[in-house]
Amino acid sequence: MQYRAEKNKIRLASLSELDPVKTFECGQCFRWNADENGVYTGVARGRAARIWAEGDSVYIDADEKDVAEIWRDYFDLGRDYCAIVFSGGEYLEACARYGAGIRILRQDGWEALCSFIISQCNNIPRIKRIIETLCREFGDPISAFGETLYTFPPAERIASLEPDDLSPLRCGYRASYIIEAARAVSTGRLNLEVLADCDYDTAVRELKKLKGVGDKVANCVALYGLHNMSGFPIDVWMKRALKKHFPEDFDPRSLGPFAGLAQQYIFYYTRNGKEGMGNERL
DNA sequence: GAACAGGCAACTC
DNA sequence: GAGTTGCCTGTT
Repeated sequence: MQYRAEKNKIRLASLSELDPVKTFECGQCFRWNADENGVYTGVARGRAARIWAEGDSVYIDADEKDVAEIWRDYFDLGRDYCAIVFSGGEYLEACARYGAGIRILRQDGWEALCSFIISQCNNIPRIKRIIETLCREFGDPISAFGETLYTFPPAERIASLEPDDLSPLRCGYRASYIIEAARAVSTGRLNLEVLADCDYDTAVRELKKLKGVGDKVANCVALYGLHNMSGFPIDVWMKRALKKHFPEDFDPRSLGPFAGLAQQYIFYYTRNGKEGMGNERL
């Protein structure tokens, strides 16, 4: 085990409000990794933290000031997810029960954009590998918990590169998409801060102007990177679930302004619930 | 070696 | 506008 100074063990939430396993393993993020004790280490907004559950509580080990100023917001703890209920039938209710404790993280827009461009036609272990290499090669090192972690490199830094510079990532044809996206963000041609305040249609339309960003990636970025809760990414798993449990002409909008949370519940249930058992690797 | 993957774009009809 | 194909790389 790594050295572990128990200097900051701060209660963050109850397990029913924030379930670390569900939240980190539901496909929305790629940079939180659990050790053998179920303690997750991650870096976001240039800071490192550890998160774990103990009984009914969830604790965080991080700078105390960061907990108040960064992490509470990152985990979207200002919103009562239990108060968001969907009228979408029994199946959706089962998904919501199963996924209780999932939170939609307030991730950085550029990080989400870059990560989900990488995710296309790719599996999670490889996506994680590519992103970690990207951070190690181009991010800034930070010391935390006795190890060296890396921040996600800013768009400006990636914008100055050429596709060949990304060859250590071995991300193939996605390299040019990443750089193109970085340039759009760093020049302001794509303003993610502005987009975060735009309606869903505008956000998706603008994101899709980028090469390598289609419907799926745009919806992931809207939901996970812009925290637009109307975002409703549909991948092969969602397609399968929708086909089986919803009418042919199902429109995510019918689920209301928090359709994205419903999507997350459905996805997690179909991937990890009894329907998805035995299909660990897609 | 061939087929395929948590997708997209470019091309076809 | 629906359907097909190439794309990098890694895995099966």
